[in-house]
Amino acid sequence: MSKAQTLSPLLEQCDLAARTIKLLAHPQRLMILCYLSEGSKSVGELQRLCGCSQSLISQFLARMKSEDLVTHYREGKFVRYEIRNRQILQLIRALHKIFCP
Amino acid sequence: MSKAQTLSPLLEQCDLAARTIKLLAHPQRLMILCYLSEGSKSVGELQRLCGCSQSLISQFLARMKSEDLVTHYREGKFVRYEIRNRQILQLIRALHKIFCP
DNA sequence: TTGACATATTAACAAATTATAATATGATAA
DNA sequence: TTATCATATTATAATTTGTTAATATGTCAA
Repeated sequence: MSKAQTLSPLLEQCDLAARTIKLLAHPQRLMILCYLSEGSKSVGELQRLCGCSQSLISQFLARMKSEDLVTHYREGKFVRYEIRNRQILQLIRALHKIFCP
Repeated sequence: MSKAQTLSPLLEQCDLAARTIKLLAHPQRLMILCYLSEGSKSVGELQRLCGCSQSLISQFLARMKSEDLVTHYREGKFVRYEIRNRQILQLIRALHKIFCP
């Protein structure tokens, strides 16, 4: 029995939005997305830029991929990630305007 | 020894932004803020609108108050909450545009 | 092939969050 | 006053998230 049946339309939308917002609600994950909003990056580049361990970056990226915030493609030895979601891009830009004036 | 010393400026900004974003990253808390973005509401009103327990609503509001997303004032028996933070209002409006088209 | 580099996955644990229940405080009306 | 309604606080169990370490996989160059 899915929970969605009983949710008000507004709560449903908040539920959906919150699932995406959750992924931005972390300093380094947000930073990853900021960098990706400028263009695709390899895992190693993100690692250096954000100062996280390789494992942690990979886990973050996997999670963001599973929620469709990012996609990836292989380029030789490297795997490059990018934002392929108009909503996320809009959101990052809005956050930038609001928090980095 | 504070951690801030060693943070890059970008990470510092992400850190700050993420602290605020965290509070939106929950279905009912987001819903509370959506309703508050239309004007002040009492705790009881929010409780009914969001379908949360009284205790939970109070806890959410207390947390959002402690991070300066909302303020409150007493009006007789009731306590009314409102958004008193330009950034938050902008953010809620941006989210609305992006997620409720 | 093998070695080296790049990335992913898994397990395990610590820390934070969410939700519920119980109780406390504060205001008003009778 | 006291009863009642509105809200806040506290304690705590359940769950989720964050982090590290160890190991696995995949690709290329020698």
